[in-house]
Amino acid sequence: MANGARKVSDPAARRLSLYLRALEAMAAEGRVTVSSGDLARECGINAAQLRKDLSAFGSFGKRGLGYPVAELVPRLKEILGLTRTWRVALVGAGRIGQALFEFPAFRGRGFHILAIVDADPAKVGTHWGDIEIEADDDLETVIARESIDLVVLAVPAAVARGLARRSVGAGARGILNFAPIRLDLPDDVPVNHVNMGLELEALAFALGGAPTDA
Amino acid sequence: MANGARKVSDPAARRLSLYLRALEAMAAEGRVTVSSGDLARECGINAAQLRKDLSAFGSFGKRGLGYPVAELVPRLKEILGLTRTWRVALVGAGRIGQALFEFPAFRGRGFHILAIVDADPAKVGTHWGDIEIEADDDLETVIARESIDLVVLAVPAAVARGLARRSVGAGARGILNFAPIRLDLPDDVPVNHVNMGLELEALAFALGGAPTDA
DNA sequence: CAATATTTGTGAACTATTTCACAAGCTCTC
DNA sequence: GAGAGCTTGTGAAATAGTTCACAAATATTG
Repeated sequence: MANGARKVSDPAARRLSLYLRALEAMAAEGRVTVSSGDLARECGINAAQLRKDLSAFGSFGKRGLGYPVAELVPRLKEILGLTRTWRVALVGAGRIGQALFEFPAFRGRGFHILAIVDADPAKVGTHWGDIEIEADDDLETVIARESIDLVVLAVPAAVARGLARRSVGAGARGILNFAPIRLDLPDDVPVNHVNMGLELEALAFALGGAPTDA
Repeated sequence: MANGARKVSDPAARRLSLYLRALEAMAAEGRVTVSSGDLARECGINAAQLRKDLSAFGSFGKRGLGYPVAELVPRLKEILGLTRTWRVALVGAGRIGQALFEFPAFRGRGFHILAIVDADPAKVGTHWGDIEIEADDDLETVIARESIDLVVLAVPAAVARGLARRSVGAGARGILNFAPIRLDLPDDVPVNHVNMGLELEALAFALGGAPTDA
């Protein structure tokens, strides 16, 4: 919501990431052009929708031929904001943070983890790669010092709200939240959720959780 | 989609998990009743929608009073299919699998991890808790032996599709997929995705990725 | 016990998103 | 270079999901 000129819906924005990934794979295989039909099939999406999603940002395809893979990749990156560097802080140095930290595509997309904080005194002072883990008491200092854009919040639900609020207060502009709780921050701070428990429960439900009637 | 008698949309099913979590927190604090307004506010959702979501499964509230917290919790668990045990296999013994494995709420919700497979020969034969990591060559055997319901797929995109297909062939009924790729399995196999990269990119986009015009 | 204040459950209105369907435009072949 | 064959971009239709608004039901108070 922070971007006033935004034209596309939230689900549409997510699909753009999907297209980008598929296109990158195609580019790696040396494919030159791709039709909306082929790309849509690859992404599990309706072709008309794909065309509509892309056309919200311009006219990238050629009729009769399709979309030029090599040109579309950087164009999508630009649209998604992946041509700049995003300064990221990890709040909570648990397994999830570690997984993200070690995930190579992360850096490749311009997301640079510049700071890590944790509540556990035993972790504070230790290093992940070049980065020293700092105390979460110092959260505000760390975020200001590193000019953090994005906070990855991977802490227990009980403390998530407080840390989120402090992060935003100190200058963080967006939050990726792994805690299974609503953060309710100001409306101009985008928050995206990753909730494995919820996805798993949704799966259980899909497999027959719902009784016929109550 | 496996459940024929299903009455609610996919987003609605996800919201049920949200309600459950909030209600459990309230129950823990000893709260007896809650109005749709209060619960909806806690979950960041419209009150009418909450009432509609619940009413799809029955009439749980009392007019003038609200919903009985202690009764609604087990009712929601039943609806979501959390009163039974789900037999889970972890395919890919990396950080993500580890995070799930150590997450206590996991077991508490009836999701029991009974097997772990990995492609790395160095990991095969080692133990996580009581469970010995097995070779992914033996995937079919493992799934059949343990009567696995759900597979948590946390492997590189390049091999995800193949392992998913094999899992389903061997009897898995649903998949929680962490790989950033569409699995395209038969329609009767529900697949839920957890894609941290995509969420992060959506966040970047929300913060100003989109240019005003193409 | 009657009057007032709440709160649910739900049809109807509204909004958002997806899909259809086709004219317009490009490529390729002969 | 003209015709055949694709494929895009997009208005219109269809579908899905959300919110409104209010009658019906219950609790509470004096």
